[in-house]
Amino acid sequence: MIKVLVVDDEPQIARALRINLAAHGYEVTTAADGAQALRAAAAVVPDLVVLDLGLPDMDGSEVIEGLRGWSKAPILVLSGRAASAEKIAALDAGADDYVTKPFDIGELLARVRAATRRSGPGSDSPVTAIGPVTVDLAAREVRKDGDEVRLTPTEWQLLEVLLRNPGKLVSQRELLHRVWGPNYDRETNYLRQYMAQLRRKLEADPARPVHLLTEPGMGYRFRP
Amino acid sequence: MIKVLVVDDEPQIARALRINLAAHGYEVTTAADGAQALRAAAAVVPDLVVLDLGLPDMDGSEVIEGLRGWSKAPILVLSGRAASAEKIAALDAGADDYVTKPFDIGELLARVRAATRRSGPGSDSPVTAIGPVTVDLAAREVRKDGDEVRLTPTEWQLLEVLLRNPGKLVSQRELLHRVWGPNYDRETNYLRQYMAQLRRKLEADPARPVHLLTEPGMGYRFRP
DNA sequence: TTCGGCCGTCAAGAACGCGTCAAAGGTGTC
DNA sequence: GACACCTTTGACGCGTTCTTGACGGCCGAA
Repeated sequence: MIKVLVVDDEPQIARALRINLAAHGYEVTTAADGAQALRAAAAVVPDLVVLDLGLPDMDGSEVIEGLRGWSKAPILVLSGRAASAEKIAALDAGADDYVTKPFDIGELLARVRAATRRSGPGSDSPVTAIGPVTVDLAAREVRKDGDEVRLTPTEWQLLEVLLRNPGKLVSQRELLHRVWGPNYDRETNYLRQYMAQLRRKLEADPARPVHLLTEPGMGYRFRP
Repeated sequence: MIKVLVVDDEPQIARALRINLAAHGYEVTTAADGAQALRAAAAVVPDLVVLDLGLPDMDGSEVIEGLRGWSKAPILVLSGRAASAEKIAALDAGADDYVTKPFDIGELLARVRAATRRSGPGSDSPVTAIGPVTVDLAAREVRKDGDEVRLTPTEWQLLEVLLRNPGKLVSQRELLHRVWGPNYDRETNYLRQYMAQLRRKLEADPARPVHLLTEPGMGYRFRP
């Protein structure tokens, strides 16, 4: 979870930011003045700081420099002042972005995304496990006992539809539409053909499938 | 010297940016449309891109995506449109900052400083090893058994996209988009041509590639 | 029990995609 | 203007994949 520190002395703005950020999956901490902000930053080690200038106790640049002393987390500055000199001062002090109030919350969230995208490029690959087989949909890679298994394009499409609906029954009609196109409704022989192929490549015992199941008369189901 | 690519179709703005950036010690390249921009980016490998939306030939997002395909250089978007939706779209497409025209040149320079500050110190020299070949993407240098290997610009772009997604399959569609532009969808003969060229230059046995693999009907994959 | 529907399997020809070679544009350099 | 280099295009052979048809087994319904 991405940790965000919100620093604002106006309770309603701080609250609005907290709610919006939390709703988008961020872990939010708030601080109402500069001293609190520096303490909180040291405690939670945020991945990003949203900092309102014009705090009661410190100058904005001081807070930025205090943070920059030990943290490289992006700092997104909020301010009521639109003067260029203010922006330049804040940016050169170490801020990464500067947004003037009133601001659009959607835009702010987009800027938060842009800032966190840079610092945390976590290249994760969601891997699905099917018994002794692992399927990496993003990388388009299948491994069975560590060895690479090659799937044809049609096999991939069919497998992908099933894997994206784990546990759910997918009707033959839907499978045909997704893989072959909307004009294919009754070519169930295609499904028989390719499901057999997939089971041969993925199931431990293709004759007795455990994960790629047939629901007679209805469709197919992937059981994790 | 920090290299900046300025993309703007209005000559006076491009000129003003060039002069101001050059005066502050940046090495400036300019481009007047999206296609030029992508070409120039491939040629000079900029450290930062200043991109005006509303180019004559391409949508701004397309240019951003085209750049993001292989470059992590910060993208600073200029635009006359102040609507939040525009900003959000650009930022989510991969832009790092969004400034609305008319803009203060001092502020723009501060934002440029902020953007380059981030990426500057963190830039490493990722050398990828492909069997007997080493590829330095940042320095644009390939060595095979110690000897330098020359790659054409197109070969570089193609290789770079693949190397930036190690182990992952990259669809031919995506390769075409990132190297030739969004209007290329079915020119798979280009890919065949250039993949063969790359294999001839990089693989020990070009007829039996070990690292630059073909996934028939889908795309290509770089295996480290 | 018999019948029809549905599924798994096998085996063909057709169609497609890839690697390769060759050559024609296009661009910048000397 | 000639040259070299890079990019774009076209065409061919070959292996793989897709499509199509047919057969037999299983199961529920008549």
